[in-house]
Amino acid sequence: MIREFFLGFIKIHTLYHASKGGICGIEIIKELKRHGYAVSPGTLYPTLHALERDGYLKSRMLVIHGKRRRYYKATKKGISVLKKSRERLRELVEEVME
Amino acid sequence: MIREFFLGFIKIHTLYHASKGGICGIEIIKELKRHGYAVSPGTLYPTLHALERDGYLKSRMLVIHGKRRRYYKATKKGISVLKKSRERLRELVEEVME
DNA sequence: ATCATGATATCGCAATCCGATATCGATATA
DNA sequence: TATATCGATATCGGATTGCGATATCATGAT
Repeated sequence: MIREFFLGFIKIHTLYHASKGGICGIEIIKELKRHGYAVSPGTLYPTLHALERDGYLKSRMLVIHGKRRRYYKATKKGISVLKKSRERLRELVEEVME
Repeated sequence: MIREFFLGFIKIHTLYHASKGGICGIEIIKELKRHGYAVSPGTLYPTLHALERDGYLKSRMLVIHGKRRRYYKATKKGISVLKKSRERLRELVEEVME
C-alpha cells in the first residue's frame, strides 16, 4: 500500500537531489536503502530515463573512481515540477491526516 | 507526476471513509472530483475489488433511492493498514519537504 | 590481453491505468 | 405485466509500468 507512494517519492527525491548538485542511479539506490526502502535497478533506471526523456533531468557520463556513472541534474522544468509537486502533495497529505 | 501519489491517495482516502461509516464507488468519484481530481470507473472499481480481495474492505449491496450501491466498510486489517500508512507517509513527506 | 568489478541498460512477464462499453437491477410509465 | 430509463457497478483491451533477473559495458588491475 505505502509502496505506491514510495514509487512517487523516488521521483521527487531524485528531482530534489538533482536540483542540488546532481545524483546518479547507484547513489539513489543506496540512499533509499539507508531509509529502509528497496528499489531495484529494473525500476530505477527506466524511471530516470523517463524523467530525462520528459525534460525534467539532464544527464552526462562521468568517471568516478574508475567507474562510469551517469549523473543527473534537474532542468528548469524539473525544478518547477518539483515545487508544484510538493505543494499538491502537502494538500493531499493534510486531507488524509485528520 | 503528482498523479502517481494521487492514485495511492485513492486507497487511503477510501480506507479513511470506509473506517467511518462506509462509502461507495460513486461517492468516491464525486468527492475526488470536488477536490479537483478525476478518477475513472475503470480505475476505481478494480481498486475497490482489490482492496476487498486483500481483506482491507468488506462490502454489501444496499438500495439507496432505488439504486444499487455497493457500500464498503474497513475491516480491522484495513484500519490497521490505514494507521501504518499514515505514519510512513508522514515520514516520507517530511523527507522531501525540506 | 584478459579479468574482475561496479554501474548502467534491457528483457519479459505480471500487474495496473483508464476510456469505453456492457451489464444489472430498481423504479416509473403505460 | 411489460418495457423504458436511469444510476451505479462491472468488465474489456490496449498501453504503460514495476521489477527480478540478466546482459552489457567501460575502467583499472593483474
